[in-house]
Amino acid sequence: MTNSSYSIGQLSKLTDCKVPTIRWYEERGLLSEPGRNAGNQRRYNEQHLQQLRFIRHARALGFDLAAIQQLQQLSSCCLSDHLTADEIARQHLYEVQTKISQLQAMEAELQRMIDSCNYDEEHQCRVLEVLADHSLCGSEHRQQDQPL
Amino acid sequence: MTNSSYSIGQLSKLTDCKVPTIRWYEERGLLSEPGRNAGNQRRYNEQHLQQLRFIRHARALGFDLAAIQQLQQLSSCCLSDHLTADEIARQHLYEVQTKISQLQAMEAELQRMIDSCNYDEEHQCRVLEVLADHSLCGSEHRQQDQPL
DNA sequence: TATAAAGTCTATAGTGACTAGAGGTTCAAG
DNA sequence: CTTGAACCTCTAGTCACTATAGACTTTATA
Repeated sequence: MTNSSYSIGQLSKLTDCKVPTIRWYEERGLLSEPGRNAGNQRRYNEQHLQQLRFIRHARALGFDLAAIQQLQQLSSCCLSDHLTADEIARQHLYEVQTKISQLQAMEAELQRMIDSCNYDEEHQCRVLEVLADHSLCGSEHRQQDQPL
Repeated sequence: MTNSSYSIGQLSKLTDCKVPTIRWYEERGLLSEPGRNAGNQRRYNEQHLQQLRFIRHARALGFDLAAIQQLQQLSSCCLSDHLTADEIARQHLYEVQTKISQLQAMEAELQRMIDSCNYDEEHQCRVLEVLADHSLCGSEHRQQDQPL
């Protein structure tokens, strides 16, 4: 059944990807242009389905569209490039790990704020105070970083 | 020295916040409008500095601007509202924790991809294969979620 | 004091990765 | 044959900024 044909709506359901997003991937050159039927509607095949699954999986892992495009170019190429795919993955792993530790610092501080709110008998919530004064922080998060 | 006056550039350096970003916070109503000098340039005081530090700190903790605005309104208000500040922090903690576990799943899979690349003697990198086929995943990350 | 460099002003457009809407066409079911 | 869902293109909006253009002001040096 490799010659099955999907409408954009069917592809959308199969990949958990919204219809305008599919069209947008096509516009950006990530998803190859499908054929059209007599009424100018997109008709996709198995290859498109696999391509879109690749994109969604990579996006779910946090790769941005530029990285995905790189990976796609590698996958249609020679073996030696796979080292580069490895590098892209490594780079991304590093970013993910950085984000995790930043978020863990945030988690600790939020927990601390909430705890100091609850355990205070006079109901003086310190959430706002802590936010107002960075020096009250338990952790060392960098202020200029873009959040999350 | 509570009557010191800062230019936008000085405030920028003191808070690690770029100049256009400061103006943008003002436009959005997060930072109250400063006075102007004879030449129409913004002049900030200690209060503005504290306000901006509050914003940057909350941003660094991952609060979005709407949440920060809520927090600001609470901070200029009565005690009972502090319970709501607590709720906002709790809500945010929950989101942070969710993000952490998602990222940890990504981390595990990226590490697995990279490892299977390295330990393979024939240098057949599995990064691309794993991305192409979700069923090869070790972890259960949801595809429709927006990444990071 | 003159001038040049740095800083500031407003307004507008661009980023990434979509999402939503308008207004029209085509398809599938009854 | 009609109706309504799905599809088409195009445009604009989202968030939290960032960057640019072109004009004006302040500050530092000669």
